[in-house]
Amino acid sequence: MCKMIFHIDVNSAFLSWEAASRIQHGEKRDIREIPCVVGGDSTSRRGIVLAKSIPAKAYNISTGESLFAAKRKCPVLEIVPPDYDLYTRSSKALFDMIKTLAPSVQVYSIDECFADLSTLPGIEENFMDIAKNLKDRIKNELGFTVNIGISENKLLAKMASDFKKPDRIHTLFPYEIEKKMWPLKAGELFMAGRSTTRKLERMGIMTIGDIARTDKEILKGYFKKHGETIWRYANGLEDSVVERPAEMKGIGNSTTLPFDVTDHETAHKVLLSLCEMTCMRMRQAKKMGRVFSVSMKNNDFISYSHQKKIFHPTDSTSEIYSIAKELFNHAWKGEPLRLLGLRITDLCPRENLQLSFFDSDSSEKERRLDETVDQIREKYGLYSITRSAFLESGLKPIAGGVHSDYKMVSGHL
DNA sequence: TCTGGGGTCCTAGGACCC
DNA sequence: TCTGGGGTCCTAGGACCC
Repeated sequence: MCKMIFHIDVNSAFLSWEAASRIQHGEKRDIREIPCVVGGDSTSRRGIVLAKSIPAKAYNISTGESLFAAKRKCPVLEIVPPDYDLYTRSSKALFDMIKTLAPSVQVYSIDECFADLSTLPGIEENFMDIAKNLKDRIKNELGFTVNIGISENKLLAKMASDFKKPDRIHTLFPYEIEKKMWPLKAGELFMAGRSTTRKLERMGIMTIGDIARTDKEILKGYFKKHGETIWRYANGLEDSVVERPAEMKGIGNSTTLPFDVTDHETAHKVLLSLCEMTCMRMRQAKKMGRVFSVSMKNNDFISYSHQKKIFHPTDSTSEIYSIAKELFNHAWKGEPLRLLGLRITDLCPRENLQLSFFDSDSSEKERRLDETVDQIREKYGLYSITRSAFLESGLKPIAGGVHSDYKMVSGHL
């Protein structure tokens, strides 16, 4: 019994959603049709391309590059700021629609999902019509276009949706691999990133077909487990199930600062602002954690981190803040920093909360304080209650970027 | 490169235990 | 001390995804 898997991918998601929303609000011009990117704020050192229109792509502008470089390639380039709330709403509308049609849907990222349609009656004959109907319904009702990739497994469906864009349906069944996938450059393969591609090139392996035809043991020798993964993917071999993603393994936030941090006091404030965000998210998720990691990035873009495991799990802002300070003080080499991050792992459900011997009145008080602050922020907005230490500091009292409900990608299918 | 922010997984080395 | 071998845990860093 053959599977029928769709991979649905929004074309230039952030930019398309921005365009659809503007048109809905009466704007005549369509930013998808001019050289335009969604990008961060350059003055606060977040200036990179997050999404690009097709005319922008024609200028050789790529996602992730600096707005400065993009602007140099195309002086008339328009830059619009991101609106993550809009993207979260657009994403939800899309997945809600897909879920009415497909028996099983796996949300893979804010703008991508897999759908297993194998159990739909007559799917073997009708999959093209079903895909076309879905694609057009999204376009007509939601106002943006998607690519749909179709195959027997998730890997091939995903590779297929990446073929020519926008507003297209592509198949990549096993019999088509040789013709449609093997001629592509090695780096186009899912999970063959920059580092892998560089090493492959040195081995004379240039295309996905080259990977497929290389002895699996040779790749395993060079790349360990990852070597087997790319060999299997290059041969179209993949059999994971379309399902709900697993539980979150960690919660964290990081922030690139508008100016370099050069002293402990400022660094501690930043850590506090990150604790506020991360701990609030922990409590919203009803999780507590035991492993805490502070990461730093300096002006040479060198990153490093320090972590520590504690005995009893916690979600307390003040407790985690003091751990974060300690980790930072231990790890910081003293050079100017452009980024600080905090991440909490080894999570457990909050229900498991055990009042340990060490629990005191003060920790109970802190719990109630956290709860109260959370409630106020929920009701009156994130910044309705903030710490006075941040006044005139030039720092945001609560730091950490995109606050989205969606489970992000895990790198594996 | 005037280079974000959210994730997961894998590996390697050292500590520790039996 | 002419010093085994395997398992597990912890930490740091790197690779990958969008």
